[in-house]
Amino acid sequence: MAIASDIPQEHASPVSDQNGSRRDRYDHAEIEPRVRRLWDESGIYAWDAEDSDRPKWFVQSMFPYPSGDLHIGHWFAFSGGDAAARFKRMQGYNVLHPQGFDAFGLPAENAAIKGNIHPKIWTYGNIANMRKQFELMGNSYDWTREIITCDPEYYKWNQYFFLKFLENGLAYRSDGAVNWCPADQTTLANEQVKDGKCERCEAVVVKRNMPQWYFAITKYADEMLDMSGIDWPEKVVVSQENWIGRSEGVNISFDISEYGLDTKGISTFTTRIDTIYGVTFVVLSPEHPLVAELTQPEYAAVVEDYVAAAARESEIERTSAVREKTGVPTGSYCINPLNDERVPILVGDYVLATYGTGAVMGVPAHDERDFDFAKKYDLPIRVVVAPDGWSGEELEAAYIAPGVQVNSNEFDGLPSREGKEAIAEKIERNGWGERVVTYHLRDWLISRQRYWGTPIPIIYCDHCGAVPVPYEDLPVELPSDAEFQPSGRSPLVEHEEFLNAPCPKCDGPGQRETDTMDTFMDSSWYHMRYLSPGDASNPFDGGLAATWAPVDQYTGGMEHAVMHLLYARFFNRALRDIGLVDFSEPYLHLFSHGTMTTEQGRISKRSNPVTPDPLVQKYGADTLRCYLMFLGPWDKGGIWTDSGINGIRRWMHRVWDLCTRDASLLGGEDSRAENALEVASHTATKRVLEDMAAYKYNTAIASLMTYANQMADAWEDGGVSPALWRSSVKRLLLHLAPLAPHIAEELWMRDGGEFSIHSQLVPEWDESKLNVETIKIVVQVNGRVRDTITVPADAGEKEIADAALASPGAQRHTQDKQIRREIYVPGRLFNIVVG
RNA sequence: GGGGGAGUGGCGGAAUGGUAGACGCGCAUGCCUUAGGAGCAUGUGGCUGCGGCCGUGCGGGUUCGAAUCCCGCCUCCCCCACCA
Repeated sequence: MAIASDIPQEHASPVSDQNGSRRDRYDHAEIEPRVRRLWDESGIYAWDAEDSDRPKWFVQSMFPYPSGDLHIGHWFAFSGGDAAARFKRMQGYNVLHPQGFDAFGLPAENAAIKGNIHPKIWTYGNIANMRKQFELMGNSYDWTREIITCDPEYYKWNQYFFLKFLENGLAYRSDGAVNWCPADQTTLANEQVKDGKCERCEAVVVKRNMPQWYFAITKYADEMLDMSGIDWPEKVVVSQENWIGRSEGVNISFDISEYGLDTKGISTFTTRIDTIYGVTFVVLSPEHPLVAELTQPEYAAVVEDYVAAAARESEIERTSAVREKTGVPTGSYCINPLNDERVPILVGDYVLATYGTGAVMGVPAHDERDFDFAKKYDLPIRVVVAPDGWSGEELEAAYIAPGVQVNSNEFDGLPSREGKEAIAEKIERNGWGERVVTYHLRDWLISRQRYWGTPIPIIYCDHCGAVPVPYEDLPVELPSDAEFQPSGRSPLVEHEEFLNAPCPKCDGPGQRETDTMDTFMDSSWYHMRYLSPGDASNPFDGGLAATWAPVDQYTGGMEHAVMHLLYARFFNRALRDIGLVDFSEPYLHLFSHGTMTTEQGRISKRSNPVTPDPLVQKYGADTLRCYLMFLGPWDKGGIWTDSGINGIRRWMHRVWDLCTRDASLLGGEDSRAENALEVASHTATKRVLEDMAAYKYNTAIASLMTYANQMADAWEDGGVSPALWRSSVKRLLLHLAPLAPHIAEELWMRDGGEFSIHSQLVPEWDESKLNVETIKIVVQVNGRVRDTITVPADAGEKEIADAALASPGAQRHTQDKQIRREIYVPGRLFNIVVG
């Protein structure tokens, strides 16, 4: 195909070198766009779903939010992702490597409010800009499969899945306390509250009561704890386990029948039922439904004030662990069924309404929080699990560890571990409670009171209630002429035309649901849509899904360790149970790359833009890509600085120089020089292949630099044949191709290689070619390096021992001493132990 | 409080029981140049009596040999956290 004759002559600036040949200088600005045009025109990155000769590989980088510009963090993420995809392609896989835009979300609306530009226009403008910037990177995406989640053709299927979930009991509407972000004027899922603040805007989140739509993610809590079928980083696995937060315990009921209420008692959850005999009080959360009924008249004023104050407090104040615990008595008592003791009931805001039963049994001797609380309010502290060597003295702090049951009636003397079982057993036998499993994970709240998202396809009818929009009426399109100033209600409420719709059941007057869906809905299944992005009748092609899903390799940042990755795992299970897919996990292998930051912190469009464009202009995309990958291990990230980028640029020039030399100038065929270059070649291949497979791009590049240096030495030496030189050039380029795709392609074609280098297979390495003719052996005396010797590669141990012992360095340190031991590590070192 | 990760030259980082500092940045010297914030070459952990000695956060241990394994500390980063 394209060869050197295609190169415009005006860009070819001949320079002469010390060998007298005339060659062109490396000019990234001319090469990169031209090479990309060749890729585009030939369509080499288009996915061929039909090709089943090659094994399939579905590889995907988390798609970006179209914030306006690709910043250096995007380059860091996508360079590595593209290198992985290109490498797999060159290993002979049929690769699907798509890209798209996660296009719904608040920034578009905020821009609209501020700049008086419609979110849609803002978003699509950004996408157009970012697509251009993406082009500069030269990634091997199949853009024909691009997905934009704010397209009605895409979000139609969000609505479709919502309706399916509803039919299958996986979606429901429920009233209750929800997280409310006062700045963004919308509710948030639990996962989107960090440190009591809105994950997006960092406003302090408050609680509100309102009816909202939920997905039943907790149904899969236990199943999602099993991550044995997927190869994910330990860090992410642990984060998910912690977030799901399974704990086994007992729900036990404390009797309050003396108050004649219509309830069985106060149910409390504990993981430490072995401490039940140490209960000296019970604490209700301020939101607990029994608070009002149990408060005795003389305590009412204080309790009401306390509850009201707690409601005013933000989540961040409520959940601060360092805060002093407070509470007020209700004047009521309840009875511990195990020992019939009557203990006071208090209200305390350290008890969370949303975890367990919203009430806890207070065991100050064996729980730090209860201990603090008891100390403050002078409540009795009774030890029921004795520490080792305890002889009845008062505790200085809560004793949390296991011990021996004391003050526990018939359980006295049992190790607390066994006591736990025995007591639970007794409780269940008597019907006082039961063993339960509790999770930290809450159901996924998906309603948002914002405009720029997928409308929830529900119509409320006075007669029929919440009625699903019929499938044939999808998509429920977002009206383009809504007023989107945030008001705490969805902007769609004001849009009469959207709002009013006949009930699908009775045709009576109805009103549409005006909330939109959490945008994590969009990213929960987008990978499936890549398979058939234009499909108008199905969310994805079942046949393609059967052969191509799940995603083989997924890369993205750690910030999605719980949110996106947990939702996607839930979503896939939901799809499975609806019968749309037959596998459980959406992403088989996951690699979490690190984060590029500046000294000021996270790089983002708003706070800290580092624009790659000028760097690309000056150095070229290949140089920037390699520089980012060379900075350090990909999973570590780091602080951005361009201080070393020149080194990579110099290297690119060096590679250019090496690969454009006239091999026919090489005459000699010295076996020593030939052997050295051959060993260097196979060593380089071994290292690069191993590093690329493990995403160790920094050391892969280092190995390629070493190889280039060795090639330069070989040229200098002059003792290699033209044939070996040319195969070395090819090898270097083939290894470079996934990392610096443009220059590799250009040099490959100039060398007469067939277009495209990216359709070639990576070179192999041969273990037998890793052996040099002579090897260097380190000579140690008592483990200290004293000399090195050079011996033939096939030298025997005896020969090496003699040479080592005779070496000057060894001589100096062994004379007059007794040799006690000799240790030979084949091919590496010889250690002489003297005494 | 729980979990995860890290500590190595002036800097980014290599090395997972076998020559510590690969590779690169920076720096130094030289060459080339009208010039150079360009390019090329060479050198570059510290100390040194040129034999060596010291050196991977600190203190011990195992080993012929430890950045690497074990025990005890210190520091930093990230995630989760009044989860009963």
